[in-house]
Amino acid sequence: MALAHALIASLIEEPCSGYDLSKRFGGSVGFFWNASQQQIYRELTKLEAQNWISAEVIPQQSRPDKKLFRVTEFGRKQFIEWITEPCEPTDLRDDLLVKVFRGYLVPRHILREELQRHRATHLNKLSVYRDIEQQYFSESQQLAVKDQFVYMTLRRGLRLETDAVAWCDEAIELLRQLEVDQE
Amino acid sequence: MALAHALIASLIEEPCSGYDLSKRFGGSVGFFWNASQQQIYRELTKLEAQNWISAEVIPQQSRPDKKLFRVTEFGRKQFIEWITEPCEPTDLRDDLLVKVFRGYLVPRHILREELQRHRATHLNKLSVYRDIEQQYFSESQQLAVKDQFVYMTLRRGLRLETDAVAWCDEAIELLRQLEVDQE
DNA sequence: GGTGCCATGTAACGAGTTACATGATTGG
DNA sequence: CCAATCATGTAACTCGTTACATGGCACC
Repeated sequence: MALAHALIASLIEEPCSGYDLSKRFGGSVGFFWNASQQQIYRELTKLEAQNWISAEVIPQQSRPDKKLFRVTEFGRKQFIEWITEPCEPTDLRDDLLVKVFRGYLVPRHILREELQRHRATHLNKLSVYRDIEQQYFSESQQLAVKDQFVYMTLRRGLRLETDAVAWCDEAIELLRQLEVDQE
Repeated sequence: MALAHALIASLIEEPCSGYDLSKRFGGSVGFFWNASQQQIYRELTKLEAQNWISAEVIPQQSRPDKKLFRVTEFGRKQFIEWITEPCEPTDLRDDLLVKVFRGYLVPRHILREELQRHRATHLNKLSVYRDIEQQYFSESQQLAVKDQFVYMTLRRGLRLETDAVAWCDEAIELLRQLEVDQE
């Protein structure tokens, strides 16, 4: 039940609608917990049934009504308890690595191009993270305690993407050498 | 359908039983694609029905009979086609990051201990990977082409774990500072 | 007049997790 | 005698993905 906790993590600081949440999951929490709109709506329904959150219908003119979700006192307790419990590192499931693992079965250039595509994607994410860092976390000494925690997660993202790019470079270089050897 | 491809990736070099596969997934392919025994049996049944693999029953005395699975010519083609198709980087879903994100909601020491636990786990994996590197890939210049591809995936694992440890250190250090400030 | 945004969902399916079930053999 | 290893699976459930459905308003 971890999507549930990711949703609470977001709602706990700022109550909002399912629609808003699904947009938030494009950034912020979404950087380390992915979820589609459909999943979010389904999970919100369940969380409301279990009384972790409560909904208030906000009538709107010239827009569909929205449901504003708030974390209940019970939900808050459950969330804090969940943080307190130990958990195991998520295990890896990476298509690209399976492909590289048996990459000798396809022409070199195919894997090289794929690695370059992935490199570009990671570089892209990296630049997004760097922008966020500059905008919100540039003076890390003066950050509020709360923001220091959030910053730590951003640091993780920065590291992850930096490392992914570096590995792609390694792998691309290896392929380049193998291509040279073939000539 | 990516577990399917991970299974084929393993079977394509060495046919074996479901039981053997589930053990292999504790290492090798398993380092970058996790799967339980139950999942593996289910998927093998499906793959056989789709004719990606074929089974040969090997009668054994003093042990239960086993089914030896081989990748068919059709399966091989499908696998190679899959490698050729582009894919997107897997998106992150990490409990620990959700916990750190709202980590200010619990006493400092709880998160610190959790980070230390995770650090130890990553260090452990790292040492496993290093052993494998020393044993099988120490003279990287003289590796067969095939093994160079496999080595690239090991490099990824080494990097990933190294980076995870480094980030844990960063995060632990931050918490230490916050604890000092509290005094 | 079409695209995109706001805002809600349902339905079907595929993938992953947890628990249970069976049964012989080997080794301490 | 107990635990581990070999070897197979079923069943129930949760989580994640893909596709579909509705409908008004704002902006170009």
